Amino acid sequence: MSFDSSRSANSKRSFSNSASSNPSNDSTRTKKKRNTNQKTLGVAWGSNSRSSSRSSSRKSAFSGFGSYMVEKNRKLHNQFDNEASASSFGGSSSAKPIFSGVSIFVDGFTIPSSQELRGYMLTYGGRFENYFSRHHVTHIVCSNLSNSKVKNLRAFSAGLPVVKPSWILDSVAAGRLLSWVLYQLDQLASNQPKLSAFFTPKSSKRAGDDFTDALCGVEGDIENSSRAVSQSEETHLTKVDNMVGFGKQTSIESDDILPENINATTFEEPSSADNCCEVELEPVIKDERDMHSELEPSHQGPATSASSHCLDDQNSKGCSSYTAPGPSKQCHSTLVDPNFVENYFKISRLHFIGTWRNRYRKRFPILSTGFNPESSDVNASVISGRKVIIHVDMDCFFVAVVIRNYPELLDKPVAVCHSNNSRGTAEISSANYPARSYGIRAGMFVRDAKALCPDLVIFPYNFEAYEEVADQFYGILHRKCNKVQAVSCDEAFLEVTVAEGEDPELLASSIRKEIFEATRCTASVGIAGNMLMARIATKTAKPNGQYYITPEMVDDHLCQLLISELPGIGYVLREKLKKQNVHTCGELRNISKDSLQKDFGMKTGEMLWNYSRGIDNRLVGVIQESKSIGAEVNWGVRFNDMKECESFLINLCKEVALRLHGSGVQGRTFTLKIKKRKKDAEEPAKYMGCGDCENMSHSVKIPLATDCVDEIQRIAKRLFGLFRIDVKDIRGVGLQVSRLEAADASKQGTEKNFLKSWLASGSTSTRQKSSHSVHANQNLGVTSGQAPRDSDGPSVQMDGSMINDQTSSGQTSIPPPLCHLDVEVIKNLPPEVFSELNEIYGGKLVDFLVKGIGKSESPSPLENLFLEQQEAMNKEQELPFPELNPQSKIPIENKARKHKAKGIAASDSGAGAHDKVPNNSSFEKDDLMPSSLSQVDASVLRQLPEDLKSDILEQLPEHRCQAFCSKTVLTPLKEGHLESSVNTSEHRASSSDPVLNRNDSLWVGNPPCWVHKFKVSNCLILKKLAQVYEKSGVNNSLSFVLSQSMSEFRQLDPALESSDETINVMFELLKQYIIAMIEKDIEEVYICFRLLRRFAAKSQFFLHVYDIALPYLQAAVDDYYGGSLLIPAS
DNA sequence: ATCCTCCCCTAC
DNA sequence: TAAGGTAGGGGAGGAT
Ligand SMILES: Nc1ccn([C@H]2C[C@H](O)[C@@H](COP(=O)(O)OP(=O)(O)OP(=O)(O)O)O2)c(=O)n1
Ligand SMILES: [Mg+2]
Ligand SMILES: [Mg+2]
Repeated sequence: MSFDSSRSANSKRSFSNSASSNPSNDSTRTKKKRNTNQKTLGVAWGSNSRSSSRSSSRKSAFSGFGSYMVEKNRKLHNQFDNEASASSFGGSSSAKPIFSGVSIFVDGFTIPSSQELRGYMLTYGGRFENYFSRHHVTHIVCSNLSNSKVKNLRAFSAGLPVVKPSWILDSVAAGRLLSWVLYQLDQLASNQPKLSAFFTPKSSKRAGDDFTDALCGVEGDIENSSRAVSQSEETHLTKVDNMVGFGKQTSIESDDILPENINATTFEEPSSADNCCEVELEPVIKDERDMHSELEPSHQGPATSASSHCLDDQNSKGCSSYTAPGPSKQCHSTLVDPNFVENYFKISRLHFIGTWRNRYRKRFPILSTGFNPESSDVNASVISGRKVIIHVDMDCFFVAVVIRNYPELLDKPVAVCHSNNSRGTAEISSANYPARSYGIRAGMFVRDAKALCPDLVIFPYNFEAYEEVADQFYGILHRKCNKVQAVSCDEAFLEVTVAEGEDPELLASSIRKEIFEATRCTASVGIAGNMLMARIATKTAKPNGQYYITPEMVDDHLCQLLISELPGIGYVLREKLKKQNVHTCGELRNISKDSLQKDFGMKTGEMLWNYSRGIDNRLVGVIQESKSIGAEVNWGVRFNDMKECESFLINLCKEVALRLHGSGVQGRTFTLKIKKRKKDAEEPAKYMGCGDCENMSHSVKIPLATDCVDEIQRIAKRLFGLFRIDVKDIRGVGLQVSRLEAADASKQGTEKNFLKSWLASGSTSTRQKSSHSVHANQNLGVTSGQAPRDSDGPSVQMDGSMINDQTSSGQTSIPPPLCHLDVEVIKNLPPEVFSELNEIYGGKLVDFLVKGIGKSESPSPLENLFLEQQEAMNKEQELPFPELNPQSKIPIENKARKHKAKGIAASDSGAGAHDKVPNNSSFEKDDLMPSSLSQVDASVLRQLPEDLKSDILEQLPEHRCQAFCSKTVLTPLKEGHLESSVNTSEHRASSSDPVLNRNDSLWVGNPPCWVHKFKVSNCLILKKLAQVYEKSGVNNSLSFVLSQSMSEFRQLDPALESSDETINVMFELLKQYIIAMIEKDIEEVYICFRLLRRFAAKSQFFLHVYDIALPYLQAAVDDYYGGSLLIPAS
């Protein structure tokens, strides 16, 4: 049944052949497009929370201030310092100064709020500037912006990095300052306004494109040009087409929280209403042009146009099916696009979800700085209640997000897919439940899906929206519970401890409710005693439900459950078990554990045995540090010659290096994976797919971890050289890095360049010679699987070209062999240069030196040479550059031990024993400590005395601490750490102001007091504000609440709302806000008043409020700054 | 036994 | 046309 074959388990079988021999697609207009020059490779990396169009441009507001700002800034600095020194919430001030030297200015609305970001900076040793100053600010933090804002910001930023808030979050999560490069705002990172590289070109504007453009401008990267279209023509096609214009969809999304304004009455209504909202908000954004074009109805062509997306411009030419001999022109292969790697990762859904998974796994668990003694939840849970696991998963996530504004489609079959071609092999990413009733599943080819259901409506991806919803999703989960383990961007486990009378279902429903209110997408929840059963319960709960499997229900529930429903049982295991006549868990239980372990291995056998009984001992939140980082591409990979292949490889290395850098780690083991078309494999069923392939891999272990792109490229090329393969057979390439270590700040300095030039100038001359011997010996070696045997085919010429390639291209970057180095010179290098050189030599230099010294004071040149050569020979295999030893595959550890045996080494690591190496004081520590938390028993650790515990943890590399930092929440609905801590600092800041200490301070508490009061108010507007605040999750700024409320207010009858009392209440709220914020964040106040002014144009209520609040504001501003604020009329 | 590496399998 | 990535778990089998 499953059509999704061709993937994973078996790339061999393809139920859906019918090869696309004839590309007779519907009239695809190949719009030409501009390539973005985006430097960052993986788009999902580093990109994060979007605030869409809410951000407003602020800078020009302070005309009146002038010189006051200087003094003001000075004052704020002092204040900040005081706070910083007095702070470190959580007591022990063990927070690492991650952001030392970093000083951020937050521009516009962000998620998380500027206050939260401020909290992070404060806690982790950074600075937070309330006002922009070129002298103090080092980074501008900003969410996505409108085009015009980008322009302003570009000038405004004065060349400073403009980064996304996730840079802060991820750095905190990683426990170190990550490179901001990956977090650059997309719009600023390149000349292109967006990386919506796929889909329509912005340059060629038609009416429809304007439409698209506007959206991109507002929201950022939104893929639009294709639109949802039902295959079933005519009948409701027009209808659907009308209402599913992508512009509407995305524009609404930028407004995001507007639950009930979607009345399904007509197709025009909701969209036009939303557009109005957008337009209203727009002036603050200052980008008129973009907006009104959006208002134009999208009279887009029907179905055919859905396929107009196209990645690169060149490829519009002929698309002959496959590699005919000669200059074959594949459409979207590596053949055509020199930036294939880069572009590919902007579009690949699997890349996105893979990357997001990682992000959410890492981001949150560490918000509190340490280990609060009272958080010994282990004991607490034993005493006060039972542990319950809650599994939350969004319903048909990708579909749900993109059809939020099309309630008419809720009961129609809808799927998300790159293509709407009903004969195409694009994969369905997600299908909603109506579609599933036709048998449509994720991973299916769209043609098969259409065959099952011709009426299927296809939407394109909206990765930004997924990201935004996922952020909201996790924001909510982390507020509800502080023991959260992310599974993917739409799915997580929570662990809670439930006291006697409590009902976890209440927590579950409150979570679901909040998720829906914040995202307008439904989530389902499974509850049970362990992760296994909770996840199984979710399946029952779906869609949009929840289900609690109590311990008594477990047996019954499992008994007739199909084994393929068990997580961990996929195609292969299911088939194997089927052969044993096992289909249900009940049947599985009849097999003894011994038998299972014999058939499937120890662990797998036990897993099967346990799972069939509902047993699962995994713990929530014990995810350890990441073990590997890699990148691979197995689609569209076609090479004609070595040059193309190498260029691809180089780009892949860049990508990997970037990811290493982005994660602040370096690696010691590099594995190159190649997919090679199988001997008699027919053309893949999937267009540009890899088809039936043989997987091959080679790996190399280097003694000293690296993240240097040049070095990685050298390594990769060398590894590639081990494959004897005709490049024309290559269908996929991947590079993986493992044995990760935290990048040492000391060694990623800029001195590297210095050394590089030294190397390049100094000693390249002798190199050539030795590289000859490399080829002579070159063969296999390292650790190779089937390498020597595979295909030994007649790839002679190409083989040679590779080798040549290596030697020639490596010329500048490959250092001379050790044996050509002069010991004395090396010895006398400045320490940092030595260290760097040593790194380039993969740590070998140290051995070289140690050996020489150990042998004799001044070895004779001859002796020296001998030793060196021997050394070189012994070590070749583990190093990236030296020749490979054909027969002996001596792992690096061997060698280390050998050294040790000679009494030279003290350390066990391959880099070994180098007391001489400068700046590696961390070495010994690292080596004495467990290399990773995975080797530490968490429960043991938790029970240690507090001081001992922190001692241990301090010894561990920072990025390994995460697993231990989560805590159990004793009762549901407690606030998370982040929020309380941020709030604390805020209170401290404002408590100096006597006015706020009044009993009825509206901004005290979390959520602030006013939320409670307003919630029960008779005034709809006040009530709305409270609701929006609650929905908005982590954000607690008034401007955010106001901007979010804007669309809501449209529905209220303006006349009804003005009672004197409510006006006064609102005024009081503003007044207190002004008092609290005027010093700290005048811009925030400014934004609020701009929004108010806009409201005032529509609403009597707000007009009154504005009228009385504005004088107050100006008085306060005058008081503080001696000027006045100019609040422009939108 | 315990450690490698080279895979395969699984999930999203 | 179409974007089949990513990372961890674990088994087989070889080297210690
Ligand atoms: N083969 C797959 C599986 C998933 N996804 C993406 C799209 C999904 O929306 C998202 C989440 O995966 P889920 O397994 O949670 O599936 P859905 O959320 O779509 O549906 P469900 O309601 O079953 O959770 O991941 C994908 O692109 N390709
Ligand atoms: Mg889901
Ligand atoms: Mg999921």
